[in-house]
Amino acid sequence: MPGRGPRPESESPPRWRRRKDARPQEIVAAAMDVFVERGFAAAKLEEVAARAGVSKGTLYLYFPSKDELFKAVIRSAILPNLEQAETLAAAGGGPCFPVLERLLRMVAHLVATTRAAAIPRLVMAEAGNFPDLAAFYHREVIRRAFGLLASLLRRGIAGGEFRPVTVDATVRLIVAPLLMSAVWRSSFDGLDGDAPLDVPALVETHIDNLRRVLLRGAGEK
Amino acid sequence: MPGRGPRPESESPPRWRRRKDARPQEIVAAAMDVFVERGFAAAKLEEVAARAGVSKGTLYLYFPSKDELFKAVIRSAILPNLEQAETLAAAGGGPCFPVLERLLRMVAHLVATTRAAAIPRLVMAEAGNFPDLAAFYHREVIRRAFGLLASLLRRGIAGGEFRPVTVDATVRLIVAPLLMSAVWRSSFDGLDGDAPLDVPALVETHIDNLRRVLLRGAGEK
Amino acid sequence: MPGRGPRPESESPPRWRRRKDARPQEIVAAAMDVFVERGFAAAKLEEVAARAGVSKGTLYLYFPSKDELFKAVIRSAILPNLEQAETLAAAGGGPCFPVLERLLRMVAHLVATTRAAAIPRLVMAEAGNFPDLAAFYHREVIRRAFGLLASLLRRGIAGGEFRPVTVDATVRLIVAPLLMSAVWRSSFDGLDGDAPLDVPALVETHIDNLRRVLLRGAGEK
Amino acid sequence: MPGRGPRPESESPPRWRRRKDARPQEIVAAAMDVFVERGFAAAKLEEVAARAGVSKGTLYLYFPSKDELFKAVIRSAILPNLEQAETLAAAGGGPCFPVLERLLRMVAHLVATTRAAAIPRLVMAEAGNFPDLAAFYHREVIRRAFGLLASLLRRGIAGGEFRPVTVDATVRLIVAPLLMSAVWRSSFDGLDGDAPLDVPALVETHIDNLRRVLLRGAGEK
DNA sequence: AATGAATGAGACTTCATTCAT
DNA sequence: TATGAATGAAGTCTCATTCAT
Repeated sequence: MPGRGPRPESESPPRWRRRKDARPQEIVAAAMDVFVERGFAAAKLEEVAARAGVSKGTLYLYFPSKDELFKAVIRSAILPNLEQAETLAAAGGGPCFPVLERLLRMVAHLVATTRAAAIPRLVMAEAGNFPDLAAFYHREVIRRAFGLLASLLRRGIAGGEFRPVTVDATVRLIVAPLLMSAVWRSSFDGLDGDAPLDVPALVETHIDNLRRVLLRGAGEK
Repeated sequence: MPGRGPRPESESPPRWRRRKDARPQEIVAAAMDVFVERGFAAAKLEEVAARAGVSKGTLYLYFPSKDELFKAVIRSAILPNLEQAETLAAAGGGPCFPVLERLLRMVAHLVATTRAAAIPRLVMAEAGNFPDLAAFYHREVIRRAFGLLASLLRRGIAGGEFRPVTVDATVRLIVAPLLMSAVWRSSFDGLDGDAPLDVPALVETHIDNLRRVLLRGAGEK
Repeated sequence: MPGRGPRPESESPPRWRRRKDARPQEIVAAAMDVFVERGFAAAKLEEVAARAGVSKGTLYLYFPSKDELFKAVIRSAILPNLEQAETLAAAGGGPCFPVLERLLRMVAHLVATTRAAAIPRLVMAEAGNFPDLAAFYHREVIRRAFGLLASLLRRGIAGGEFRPVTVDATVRLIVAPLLMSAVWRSSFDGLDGDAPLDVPALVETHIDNLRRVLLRGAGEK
Repeated sequence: MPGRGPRPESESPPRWRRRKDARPQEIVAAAMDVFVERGFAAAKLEEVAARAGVSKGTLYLYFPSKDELFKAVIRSAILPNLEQAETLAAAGGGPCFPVLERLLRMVAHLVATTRAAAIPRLVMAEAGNFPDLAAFYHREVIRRAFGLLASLLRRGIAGGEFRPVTVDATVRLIVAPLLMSAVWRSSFDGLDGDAPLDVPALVETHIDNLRRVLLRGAGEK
């Protein structure tokens, strides 16, 4: 019994042991906050450590460098996105436009409520300094999201639901307002006493516009 | 003779001494390059000085700090924008949509061809670290540009040319694809063997869409 | 079975519990390897622990600090030397030169075959940082070895076997090639494609030379 | 003492520019002291800077890293050696043994009087951590010195002055006492109240011994 | 007796900024 | 006006050492 390792792990915590498996995630969460607030270069590991409630050295037990911690932050923000995308993609048959609507509202919600909305800005800002990370993000998030939308558009066009639009350009035009909103919120929002960006309203208008742009016979009435 | 380094040092001053007024602009130009390539924090004044053909110390004759140099770079990228905006605003009477078209194509050209297209990304990336700069940019560039578009929309609506759209949201939806293009070009473009972003094509599709969205009676035909 | 790691952990204790006395020696052995390979400062306790098959913390159950572990390593390399010395010293009466021969060949064998040959280099390298250790080594190893040789020389001289050489200097001249060989092997050996140092051959020549130098009437034939 | 720049250095020269070309050498000299006293790893650049009378950052104006500074120190100690070697080699015709004598006394003088005598110990101590440096030293110093001695021996043998000794082994046996002396002086000298190593006396005995070993017909009288 | 997660002092290194020339 | 050698604060990263389990 003596030489036993740590973590009985489950039974009644008499003292409340430190949940060690949670450590990396706690650190990533703290790092996300600091990176989002300061940007990569201006983020100090000292502050990350302080917010995670650990010492500076502890960071290096889990991440070999600031770069890798940064990448871990970005990656950790990707998983939810991917799952989100899967969920959306699963919404099978029927008309396409309602799927598009749900999709846009979902992303709008994410943009409006989560702090991970600042991730795209981080990635774009540091793309030049982390080409591999930019490539990773591009491949795993952007391309996938674009592909999803492109499929949806093509299905709608094939089924006669959508007008025969230029798929690639339209995908970008669909995404742009959401991306801009995400970036906006973490850059200019609340400046100068302006009202904060009303993402839901923006998206509803966007959806209305898309209805006119995409649907056959829409717009005339 | 113009872009030459420093110190003619000896021979008879050619009547007009080395245009000392050009110095700051040369420095700002060099700084813009470096900031755009590296981001604020990763930009080294050593490299700025080298590209400007001056010594590090000389930078401090014109700019009191790296921060101020950065701000000068951003501000210097604003002037052309403002003039651009004036020009556009001057396009007086007649139908509004063609004005909008010209405007979008003009910006698209800027985005596609100038390196200043990376400025918005810089500003957004450093907004958290330079709140006053973000505010300045927001006030002097964004608000002005948004105001311009809003006026145009209102005039079009009042004249019966445009449908009664939600002005604020529509302004953002008009701008978003251009902003996204600007950011995109300096972040992801050329990654993974993808074709580079075709900004003109994107803008033409955007204009087509806006025609359906904005113009009364458009779209049914 | 012996060199195994820790933690039999569960099955019936095989009568004699894991020879706990062996632990410190296993650690010292592992530490010797690492110190020899890396030098004191560059040696990491992490690696020592890994090679000893224990955890880092365990080291501190046996040695209060890295310094003390280092000293233990050096001391552990002294014991065999001392025993060696005793053995040599025990080789009593008769002519002295054959004793010297055996002695040199014995040391040469140690230098050529054991990794402890790197100890002198370690001690010399760290003498400045561990004055007490250097003093200890000097007192317990060097002085003793020198004394042994000095006695032998004096006996030989007294018995008319050796010429009346300067004892102190001759002792050093006897030792130097062996010491140099030990250091050489752990520093330059195998560099640049050179053949490795042939210690036995070197010692045989050394013995030949010493025969001419020490023995009365030697050399003329 | 306040925010002043760099050292006016002291008295009168009221303008007297900073001898900037001397800087690197001053730094190397200071670094040699610290490396010799502490060893590579335990040497602190802070202390090097302090002894050189410059700031820490200044070191990096001249040497890109601690490693490179170390290598520069070693290399700087090689030049004199090489020149020394050239001088020795230039000692042309005539009998060989006197040349050998002069050579040994010269090196003995270096060992006894200069602080660079500690360089071999440094190189040997760090050979494992700086293989390229060890190879460099081996190639540029050791091999050259060995070659010089080997030539001398061969010439002496060919001329009938020397007995037909094994050249390689003999070279090492000639060098060993000097190398050991150099190492000794920076490791054990003065320990325990012993008298410091009398290098000249040692070398004279060594020369006497070599006379018996090398010269034809020597020793019998 | 043993573990290994956690610590934090300390080292190297960078770079914006200064100032004598 | 211009230089560039020099500075030193600050940041990243390492690793000997500790301690709750």
